[in-house]
Amino acid sequence: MSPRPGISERSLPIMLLRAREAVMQRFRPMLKAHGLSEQQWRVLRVLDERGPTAPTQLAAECVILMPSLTRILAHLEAEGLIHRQLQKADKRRQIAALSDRGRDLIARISPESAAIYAALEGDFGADNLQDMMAALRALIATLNEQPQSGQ
Amino acid sequence: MSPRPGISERSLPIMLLRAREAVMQRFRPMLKAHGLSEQQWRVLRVLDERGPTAPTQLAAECVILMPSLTRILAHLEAEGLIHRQLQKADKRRQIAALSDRGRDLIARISPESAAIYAALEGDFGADNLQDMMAALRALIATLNEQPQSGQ
DNA sequence: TGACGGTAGTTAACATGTTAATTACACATT
DNA sequence: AATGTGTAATTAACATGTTAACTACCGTCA
Repeated sequence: MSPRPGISERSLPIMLLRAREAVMQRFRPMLKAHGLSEQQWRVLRVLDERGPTAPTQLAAECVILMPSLTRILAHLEAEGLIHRQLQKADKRRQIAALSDRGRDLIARISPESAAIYAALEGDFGADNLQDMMAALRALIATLNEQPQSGQ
Repeated sequence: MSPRPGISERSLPIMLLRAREAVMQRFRPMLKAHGLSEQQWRVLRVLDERGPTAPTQLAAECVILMPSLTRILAHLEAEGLIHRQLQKADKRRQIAALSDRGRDLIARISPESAAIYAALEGDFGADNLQDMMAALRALIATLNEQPQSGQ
């Protein structure tokens, strides 16, 4: 009989955190080599994929809260990786977009990132990975549809 | 044909983060009501389950880095929820343990936590939850066994 | 015993997470 | 135009994440 696992192995939030840590360990050396934080990388990738984007939408896509995003965008802008423009129609809004330097950086990083992800997929199994992604989507959908069951 | 999902839905690390956020949303109101952060709660639960524990082991179980744990333990000690003792045999080491107040707090929180977790299990499905936990364990095991495949 | 390498925990410095408050603006109503 | 309501983004204040440097200590071996 194996002993009962500890809380950190029975708790879904902690297991999700552990899994994320395990995955990110493979990406951190690459990010560090390019001088990017995990969050900065997320922002740049979304900007690369979606084109010019408003901060509010970036925050939702990147799972970053607005106050953090404000600082991250200021940092990226100071580094010359993005630029921002205020909307003429609605002066509250702004649009962030990659600069040429930002695009170059993404172009250099993307192949490395893809290679790491492919290696991960190879190690874990493509089917297992797809199953896990589907399960995560289902979990998120369940929780978003029934926000506070039993409360 | 549905459009190709964005990066934030194709990336395993982001999906793990999203899932964790979705789950934690259900626990945050309860934690806030008791004045605990998510991390403080993790530390207290592990101390409750394992008894007096060294910080290094706490850090591993709670998935908290040592510098963060140092501050968290100092905070919990200042709040009177734990106390610490230096080892006589090896003066580098210390042992953290719940105080009576800490035990009382855990005793009050545990039923609420269990109820939220049970509701979550009911909404997502006990089988689905077990499958996901198993998949997460498998992913973590894979990544820990093959730390840097292809590098 | 004394230099050496390794370990537990802390400190420092900066980035991000988190909640609340605040600013600046848009829009609708009066 | 004046008011109220709501929204996008920022700021503030504090906790935590993250890496590097540092302190104090252990054990070993010359």
